[in-house]
Amino acid sequence: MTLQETLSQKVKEAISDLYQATLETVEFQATRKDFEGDITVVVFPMLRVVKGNPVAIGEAIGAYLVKHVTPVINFNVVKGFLNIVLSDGYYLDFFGTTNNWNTFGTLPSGNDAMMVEYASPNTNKPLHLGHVRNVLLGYSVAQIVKASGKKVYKTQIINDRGIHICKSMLAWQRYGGGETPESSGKKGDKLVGDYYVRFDVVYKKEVADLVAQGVPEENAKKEAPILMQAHEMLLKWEAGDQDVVTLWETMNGWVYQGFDKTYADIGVDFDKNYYESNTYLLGKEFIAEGLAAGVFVKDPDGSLWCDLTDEGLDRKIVLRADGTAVYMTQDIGTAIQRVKDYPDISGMIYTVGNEQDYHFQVLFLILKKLGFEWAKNLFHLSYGMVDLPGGKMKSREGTVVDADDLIKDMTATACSISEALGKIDDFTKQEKETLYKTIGLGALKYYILKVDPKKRILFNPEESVDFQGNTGPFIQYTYARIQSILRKAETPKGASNSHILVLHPKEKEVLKTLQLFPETIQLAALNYSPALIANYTYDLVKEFNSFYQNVPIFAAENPAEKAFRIALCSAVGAVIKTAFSLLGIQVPARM
RNA sequence: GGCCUAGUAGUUCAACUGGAUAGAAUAUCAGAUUUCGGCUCUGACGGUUGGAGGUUCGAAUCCUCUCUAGGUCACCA
Repeated sequence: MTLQETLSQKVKEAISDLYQATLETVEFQATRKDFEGDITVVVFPMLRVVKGNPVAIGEAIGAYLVKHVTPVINFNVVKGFLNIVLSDGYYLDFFGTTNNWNTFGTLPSGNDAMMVEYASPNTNKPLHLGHVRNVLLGYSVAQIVKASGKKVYKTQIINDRGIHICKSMLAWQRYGGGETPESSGKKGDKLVGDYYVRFDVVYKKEVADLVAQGVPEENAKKEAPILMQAHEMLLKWEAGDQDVVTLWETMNGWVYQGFDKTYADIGVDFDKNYYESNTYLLGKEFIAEGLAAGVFVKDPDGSLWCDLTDEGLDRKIVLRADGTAVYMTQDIGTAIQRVKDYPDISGMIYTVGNEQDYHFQVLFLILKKLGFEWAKNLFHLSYGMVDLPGGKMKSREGTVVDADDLIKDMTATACSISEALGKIDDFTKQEKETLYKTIGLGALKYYILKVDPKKRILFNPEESVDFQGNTGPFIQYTYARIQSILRKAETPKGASNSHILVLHPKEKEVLKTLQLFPETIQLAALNYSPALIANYTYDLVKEFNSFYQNVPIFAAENPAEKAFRIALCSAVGAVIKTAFSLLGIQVPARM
């Protein structure tokens, strides 16, 4: 039983003994810094069952707790807040009984499995800053959910078919002159993306020409010859035309090579990929079943709809009049396919931008109507857009922040800062490059993950990302400093004889923060929020730095204190490392 | 227009989901190393939580109205 559970029980007992009343729940909160105490019981809610002065009630409960709960040694009451003071022994006991700090706070994976989807790229252009937020969020949530005791499958859905990829294919056919990633040395996704842009340039020119010839703009946009050709190509693809399919496979292959490189650079991976070209057919099957079961209705023109007006939503199309699939069709198919492939999953998390909030609301509802038990455990991890100072990113207008460029820039910044400090002059070139990437990516990832997913991010490439204050590198620096202490400490002695110690207030604060780690992981998993982990880590590091600055370690008064403080450093280092791994961020031994 | 989301120090973010005097960072200013890494630490300055009502012991948080920004209401994905 945790201390909080014990306290909760004893407070209820106190209310029962002293006032002959029954209390349902006890409300706790961390004691504010300006008051003495370690944990606080809020008295106000009790006034519903106990009539009286909150201060007097607080005093009575406090006295009861001191008498009946060993770790409680003192208390004070301010207004309706009962601040409880815990003994040093309690914290030392917590520290001493934790035997593996490397796994502290995490639980082994159980049988309950979740699937986490992130990335979902189109195959016609490279990944950009928006994808970066998506990928970082999804990967981190997967790590957090896993650490909270669930089994996790990481996946992406690749939008590999449709008019967009035909545009790139057509432009490549016309203007590519046989260019390949090998022949030009270009990254595959960049190469394909260039032809997507090329298509748009030609298309715009054709539209302008038509308008100049007197064709109304709306018609011109539909009738531009190059666009009509792209549509033809799509029809050929759907008909299985050998040449088109071969070209499609080749160019998608280039893109995947490029994506793999970017994912590897960012440091994320997947257990399984899904492709829309494979799942839309399964979707159609279940649409047919749904029609038979009365979940869907057929319009006179042959299109199929789901009527959600009773739920306060609109009618939603699930199959076109010509029988071809829409977005919803294949998403239904993909979801069902996943559960077929991994029967142990009880739920799925979709990391997708908030412009698709409505789509997922409808998707989940339809899956419920189709009678899938797991449909109630689907969650749309919706996140805000990443905007630039000039507004939205638009790939065709060249205002996107490219993912590869971004990583390169962050690494370069980390390099110039590290060079200036000159603490790693003895590193090899290889070691330096690894370190710069660790720091650069650490800054970027922390910067993005520390904000609540729902909020939009304004990304200013000029000011870029901070390296000081509440940042990744600040935390990495603290970790490196801890490692330096541990190297100098030689044989790290255990904290076995720590019971004799009286804690320094700074030590107590650090221990208090350490103790919060397990519940922080659970809370973050429950809320799918890496930001909670980021903020926790920052708190821990701040407490540690304050301790480090104010309490001598090697110059401690006696060997037991010294051993304990070194052990405390080691524990904090281990927790920082674990916490950062949940954010997908690495920590350096030196920097 | 209907629906959804966000609005908190100059700026970037918090606030344990209704609790104490709304906290950090950054910027600005003032301090700290005979000590283990100064990318550190200790302070100061900075707020009508977009606005107006309401609910109650208590509101940044819940309700109503309103303003601002964005998203969404496709036989696009």
